[in-house]
Amino acid sequence: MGKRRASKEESESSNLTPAVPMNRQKFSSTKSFRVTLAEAPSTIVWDKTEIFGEDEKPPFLSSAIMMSMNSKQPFSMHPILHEPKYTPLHSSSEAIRRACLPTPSLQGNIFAGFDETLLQRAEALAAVDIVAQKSHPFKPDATYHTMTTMTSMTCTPTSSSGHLHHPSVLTSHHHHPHHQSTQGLEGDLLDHLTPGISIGGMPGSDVCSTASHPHSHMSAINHMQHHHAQSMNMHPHGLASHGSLGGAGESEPDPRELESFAERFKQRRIKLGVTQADVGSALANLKIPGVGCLSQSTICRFESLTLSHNNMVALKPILEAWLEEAERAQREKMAKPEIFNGGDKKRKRTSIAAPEKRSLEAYFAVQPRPSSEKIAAIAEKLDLKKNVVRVWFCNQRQKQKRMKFSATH
DNA sequence: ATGCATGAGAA
DNA sequence: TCTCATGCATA
Repeated sequence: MGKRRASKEESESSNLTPAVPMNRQKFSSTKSFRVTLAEAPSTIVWDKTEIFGEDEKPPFLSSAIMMSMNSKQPFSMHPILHEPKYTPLHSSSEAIRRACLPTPSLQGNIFAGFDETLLQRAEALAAVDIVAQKSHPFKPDATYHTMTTMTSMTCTPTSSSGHLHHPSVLTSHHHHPHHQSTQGLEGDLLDHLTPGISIGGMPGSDVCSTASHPHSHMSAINHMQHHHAQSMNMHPHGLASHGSLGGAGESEPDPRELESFAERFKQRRIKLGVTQADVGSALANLKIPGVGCLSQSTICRFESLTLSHNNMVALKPILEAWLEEAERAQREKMAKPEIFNGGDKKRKRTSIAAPEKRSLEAYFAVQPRPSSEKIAAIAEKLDLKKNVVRVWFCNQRQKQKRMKFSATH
């Protein structure tokens, strides 16, 4: 099962392998269990020193403040990672989302012992800023209920097993100067971590024929090994073929091209009358080695350029192939349904309440890569599961790296 | 469209 | 344990 990935660290646009998807099922019936972490204790006392060691000093205030103010644009401020070529992604929606932050009550205590003033201010500013933007009625925290969905779908069997991977990829560069500070911190806090919820997937039925668990992903396309180094890239279009490997990767990473392609793709897709989900499931019909279905999410992200550069590059040839095939089919008037085509537990999706989210963001501004101990401490403070906090940080980091193409051509 | 999650592969 | 690709579930 090799799959993707290449080098690591923060290279901005780095490496990795694109992946190819596999066929997974997207349509499975499941029921969801949802856990709502919504209500958090409103009075959490957050002592910064407890969580972050003393040695960790707050980097930059300003950045903390800024981030708090507008979490969406954190990237730009983050010294370490920014992507030069791409502009930060979302900015508005989240801001809006955050508009609903409740709790003022927390602010005073959370950062006690530390620079609370600062953080406090940051939060206050954030609240102000947000409100100013516009207030939104909806509440951040959702209530989840379990539901059962059964969707029966046909996923084309074609894919079945195959998951091949196809090479693509590259790696990229840069640095990562981070150091993480390791520090000690008082361990006393870490005591109660609640055990994680078991989310695991159990065996389930797969939708698209291949057997797999509900979640197992086998996606991925390539496994190239990389050489990483700094900037390498993938090949442009060659879908499967080049597998050759390694080496070289030349290719054009050209963001401009990707951006325009994504835009054209969307328009043409719409013109064909096909949904993002349809495209994803139809990919399996292309029978490109190693390429199976992709989810609506991925197609959506591709179109909105919210995938990593490498991921965009890897997916482009695949989507391009689909597009051509789909248009060809339509031209022929042959509506090929196939091209368009499109047991069970449901995964639970935790919802982190706004106050907790704000706290997490504040911590993130100070230390994007907290140690395990700190994560545990934070989790305890916020009354969240440690794993939830860990994943949140991972996702937050990933978000920062996401690329968005700016119109900068 | 996006939040939270899983899992492979690499450190 | 992190990163990265990717997806379910949900707004």
